[in-house]
Amino acid sequence: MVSIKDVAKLAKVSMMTVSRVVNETGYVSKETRERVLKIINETGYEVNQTALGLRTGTANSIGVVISDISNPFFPPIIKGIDDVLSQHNYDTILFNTAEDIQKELRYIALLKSKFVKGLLISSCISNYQKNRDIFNGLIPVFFNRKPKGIDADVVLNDDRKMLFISTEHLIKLGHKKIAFINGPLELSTFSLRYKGFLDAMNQFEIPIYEDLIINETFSIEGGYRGIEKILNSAVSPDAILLGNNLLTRGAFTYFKEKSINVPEQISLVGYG
Amino acid sequence: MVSIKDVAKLAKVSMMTVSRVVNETGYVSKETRERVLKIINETGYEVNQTALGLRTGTANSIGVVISDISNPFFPPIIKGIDDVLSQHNYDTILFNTAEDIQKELRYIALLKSKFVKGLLISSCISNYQKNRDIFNGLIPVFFNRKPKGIDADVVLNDDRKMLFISTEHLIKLGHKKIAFINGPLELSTFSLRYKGFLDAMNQFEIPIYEDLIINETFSIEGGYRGIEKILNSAVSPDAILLGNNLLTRGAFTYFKEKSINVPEQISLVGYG
DNA sequence: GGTTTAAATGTTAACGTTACCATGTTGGCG
DNA sequence: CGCCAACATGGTAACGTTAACATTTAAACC
Repeated sequence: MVSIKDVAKLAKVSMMTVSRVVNETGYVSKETRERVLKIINETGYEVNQTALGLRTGTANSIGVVISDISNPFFPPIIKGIDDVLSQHNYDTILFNTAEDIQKELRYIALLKSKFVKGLLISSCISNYQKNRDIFNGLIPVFFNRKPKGIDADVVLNDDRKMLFISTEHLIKLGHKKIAFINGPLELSTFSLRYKGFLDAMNQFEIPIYEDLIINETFSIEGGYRGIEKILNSAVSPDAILLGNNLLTRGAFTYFKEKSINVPEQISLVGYG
Repeated sequence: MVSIKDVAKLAKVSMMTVSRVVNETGYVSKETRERVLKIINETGYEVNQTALGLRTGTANSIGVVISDISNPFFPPIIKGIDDVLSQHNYDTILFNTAEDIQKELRYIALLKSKFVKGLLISSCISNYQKNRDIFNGLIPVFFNRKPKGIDADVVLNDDRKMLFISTEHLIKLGHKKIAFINGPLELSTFSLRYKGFLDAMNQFEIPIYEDLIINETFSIEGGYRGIEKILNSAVSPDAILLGNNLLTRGAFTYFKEKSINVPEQISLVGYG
């Protein structure tokens, strides 16, 4: 790997002069600049970003940490982030935790080694109390999910309102026995969705059946299992709410497998 | 940010001793180790990966560069890569070029600064002739697409064969006027798919209509436009092949919009 | 013609880490 | 008791870069 030192030697100038040429700062005579550029071209020299990061303490990149790349919810978001950052000449460095807390902590540590300027994160850690100072200098912005125990900027959907509206919709269609298959309440998204659901049910004075409230892993399999549980319960629902896109897909998988027609045989609202 | 120097000062030892404790190498007495670990815990010290990378010249990460995060083709692949690398204790650092050649080159340069050990890339550059030595020490493995002008390991689908089979399938169903909406032939994937299509058509001696072969941008919009072109052409096809998943989605968008039923009114095979 | 000023280049140190070599300090053995 | 090994710790330099300060050269002014 050719370094600035090599270029300097070949061009018979100091490393600083090469640095000035590369960064277009300070004074460099036309002849020197051309000579240096020629060598740079010949050798294929490029600044070492690691060394640069170490020296200057900053980078032109933003870290993006998401919890599940295979969830179709994320790609459009990533694309949006990437588009905006590109416009501002920032690079996006992406990490997938696959809902693994250890991985998330490791990635944060990796990113903290000052090779990114900031961090966008959809965290799978529901409470940062214990790891409060892990960010230590790196500024996180949480999106999608808001963990407890840490004070930071967040970008969120209004999950509560959205589930209120969804529930209201089913109620206004005349449904009385509404089931809700949701994810684990530790995650802010699911707990807010649950609140929205409860708000609507209470406001319109619709009875809530314990058997029809299921908390499952938020995956296709979880959705499948959730539907199974509900249909095997004592109460049979006339409508089903699903707390996220994967749960919804799981439900559809189930109905397709059992040849149950949606919406003819059952009403279904999927959120996400 | 607390550095090894700070820890050393607080623990009243040299930086080397701290380094030895952290890396569990060499000799450190029990008391010293405990004292150092205590300070590390109190201060929340963590090794700076940038400095480590600079010093040791290697990292425990693999760079993955993909061409379009919003293409649903990629997320499962990324997940697979990530799973395997995780098992081997490697980190996956992901970059999205959004089919932008400049971005691809920049990301490669960024990764080359030795903070990754290797590179998996689905390149949007069809010919690396000009940029042949950009990798310079970093070992790329190309997947999905195989660029020309560079000698490297590749992981590919057998696109030719797959399109042969798809075409054969349509032919055996009795279709005679088969349209093919494909992406740009500069990309290896699309050119191989085209070859597979031609092979099947020729082998079964089915006439090829120029008007029914469309090369479009490989996007939903491209698929939509492609269908439009075909249906407005002189020849009306009885089956349509689509060269990638996005083109297929564009076709479905069109048919849905115009209330054309698939497969009742037209046969369709989408690849990808 | 001497002095200020701008332009051009160089030197040194530091970012945080570890490899390499050096220096103590034990204690066991002949 | 002296010597050698094992253990314990420290000093220095280097990875590639640039900020901050220094120095040299050339032009410009009164």
